[in-house]
Amino acid sequence: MIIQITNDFDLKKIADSGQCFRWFEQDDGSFIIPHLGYCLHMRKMEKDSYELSCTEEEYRDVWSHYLDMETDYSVVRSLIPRDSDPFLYAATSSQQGILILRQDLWETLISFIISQNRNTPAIKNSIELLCGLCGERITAPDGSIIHAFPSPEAMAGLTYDQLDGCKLGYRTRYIHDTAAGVVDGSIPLTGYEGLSDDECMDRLLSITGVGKKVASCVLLFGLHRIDAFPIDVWVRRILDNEYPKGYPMEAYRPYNGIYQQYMFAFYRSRYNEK
DNA sequence: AGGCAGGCTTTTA
DNA sequence: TAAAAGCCTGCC
Repeated sequence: MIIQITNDFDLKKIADSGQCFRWFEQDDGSFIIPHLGYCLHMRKMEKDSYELSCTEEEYRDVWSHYLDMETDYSVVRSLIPRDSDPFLYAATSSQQGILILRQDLWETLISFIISQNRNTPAIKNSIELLCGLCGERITAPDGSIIHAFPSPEAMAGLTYDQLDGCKLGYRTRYIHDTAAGVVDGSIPLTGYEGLSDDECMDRLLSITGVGKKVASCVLLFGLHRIDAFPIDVWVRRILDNEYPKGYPMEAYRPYNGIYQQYMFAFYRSRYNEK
């Protein structure tokens, strides 16, 4: 099917924004995007026009939501005062096209436990090893075989040595115990709907291997709490260098997480150019 | 209570 | 060799 997306959508920027680790870019610039048991092939055609491999029904039921087509990001960007916050204005302008995907909570939790103290290529490597080991094989729209993200049961069923083979390092124990906890019910993945951001945060922090940074990422990317504000080494530098007198967190509610994502991508894109 | 030092696996640049 | 979308433990 063909859809039109008129504004604030850039496949490449989203794939490189650090929120997802399994968008597979193809030689023609299109992307293979697995999500739950589904898999989408998405390709940009002419201006604002995208070719999707799914049916209209699947788009309506799955992908429209996953791709957060309900939110108008141009409105969110427009709330930044150009004169009093030139850095964030430049970030939102140059990184227009980023949005916050509505990813699966379980996948997000495991992915960001794996992410700690590592760079993106290493994170992706571990995740693919894990998916190859125990993720269900699914046929991608182009006929190739890829692996879905493993279920909690599949991951909990791995031996410690199998997990260790995924190059998780000291995180092996965190992943093992988290998967086991989800299977035995001691770590619930449901019931977050009625909770405040702080209550969700407290729940996530009780998981061994989940600190404030990882919990914030899970809040933002796995629960779509778009005011959550992960502070990693890069954002720490931004706050220290660009906002020595303090960052106007209160003024930017309830969109702090979205702005964080623009800033993070902006800062890294500038760094990568140097 | 809250802050800090040191250690942790492996890969990347 | 240092740094990497950090966290845990022990100590004060």
